[in-house]
Amino acid sequence: MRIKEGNKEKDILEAAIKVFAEVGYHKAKIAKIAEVAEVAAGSVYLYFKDKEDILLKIFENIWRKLYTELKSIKENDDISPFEKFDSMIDLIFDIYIENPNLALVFVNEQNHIQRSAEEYFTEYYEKFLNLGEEIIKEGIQKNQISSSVDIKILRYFIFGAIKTLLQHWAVDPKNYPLNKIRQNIKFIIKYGIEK
Amino acid sequence: MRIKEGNKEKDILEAAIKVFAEVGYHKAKIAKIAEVAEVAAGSVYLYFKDKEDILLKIFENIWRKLYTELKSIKENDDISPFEKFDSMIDLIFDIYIENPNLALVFVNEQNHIQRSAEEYFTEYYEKFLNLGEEIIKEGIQKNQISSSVDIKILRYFIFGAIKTLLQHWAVDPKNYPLNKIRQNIKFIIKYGIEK
DNA sequence: ATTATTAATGAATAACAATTCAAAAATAAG
DNA sequence: CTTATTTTTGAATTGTTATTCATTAATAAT
Repeated sequence: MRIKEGNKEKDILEAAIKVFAEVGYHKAKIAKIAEVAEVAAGSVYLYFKDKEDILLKIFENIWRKLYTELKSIKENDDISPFEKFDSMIDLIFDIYIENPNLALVFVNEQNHIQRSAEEYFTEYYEKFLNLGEEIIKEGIQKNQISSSVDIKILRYFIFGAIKTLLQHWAVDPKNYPLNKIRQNIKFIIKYGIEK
Repeated sequence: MRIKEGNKEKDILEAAIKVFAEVGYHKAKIAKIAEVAEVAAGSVYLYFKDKEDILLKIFENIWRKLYTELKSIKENDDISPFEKFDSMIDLIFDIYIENPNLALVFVNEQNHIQRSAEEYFTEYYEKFLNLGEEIIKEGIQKNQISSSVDIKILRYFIFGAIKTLLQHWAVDPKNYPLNKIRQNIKFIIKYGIEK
């Protein structure tokens, strides 16, 4: 019996990240992904059901990772809710620093994937947001975070602000240095802009 | 000589807004748009260069309107920078209330259009953001807004937060009432979440 | 070495949907 | 009423690209 050599599935995923980041999901061609992955076009379909399945798997990996890491942050009893909150923001930025292409796919295609794969997609995404929510609740209980704000709204507020800023950073990295963005986000959310 | 009856261009634009809102730009079919507009598929091409041109015109209309209205807010000397800021947020929410479908297209397809039509698209969009920036600057000068925050970052921060929240409102309007979202956004940006 | 089993290939196919264009319809002018 | 001009139509075309599948290659088992 023959055994698969290498790891074509991984190769294809990585190639897809590169191609999706460059031209966007809709303009990305399977033929190009296969070329970058150094496999035949047909081989893509041995590992993925269809084009959308590739994107789905990419997102699943991201959100599973984010969820897992946020979970360990949350469970750390040595740091305050606000410190946890800061770590959460760092977590998202770390993806960018590690793999800018992955991050580009993350911010640019989230919309599309959420629309077309509603039921299945949401697992780790929802779990991640729920953890974020719990951290905020903890902060309210410990009297560190204002209780005037709706938690469900706050979680999307934060996520949306980050996502859009990262998108602009990707287009114009010089005008929007990542660390400056990160600092500003933390500041605004904590203190607001009123003097 | 024959004269065009009705206003087919407007009919097509409105039909497109409806169809794009329902199924998203990529899955929207010209045939469907034509059907909703009650014209033949071919007629679409008498008024628009291609499918993308329709989306482009929709966005142009939105941003021109936002820009025009923000301009008159900005030039009003009777209200404070913070009141102007509140009005700016109201402005964006008003689109939603007036025409939820238009708003859906606005938040869901902004990405796509910005990618593919870079040079031309940006006119009123940039102008709008620049006006917002000036309002913030005015607030800093009058010592009402903290100067610790980078203005360029702040403008996308606000826009991104609003965009994402509206997207979620669209999916689940009951859990995220528009007025509650609006209030929360204003609060967080002003005061932050620290107690 | 031979056979069996599974992996991989890539040219051919199939499906889809944007766009075109020859013909028809509507209106205006003479 | 006839002709000229412009608009509208929608079936046919075109282009694109995801996906399939018969064939080949690689490895393992005997």
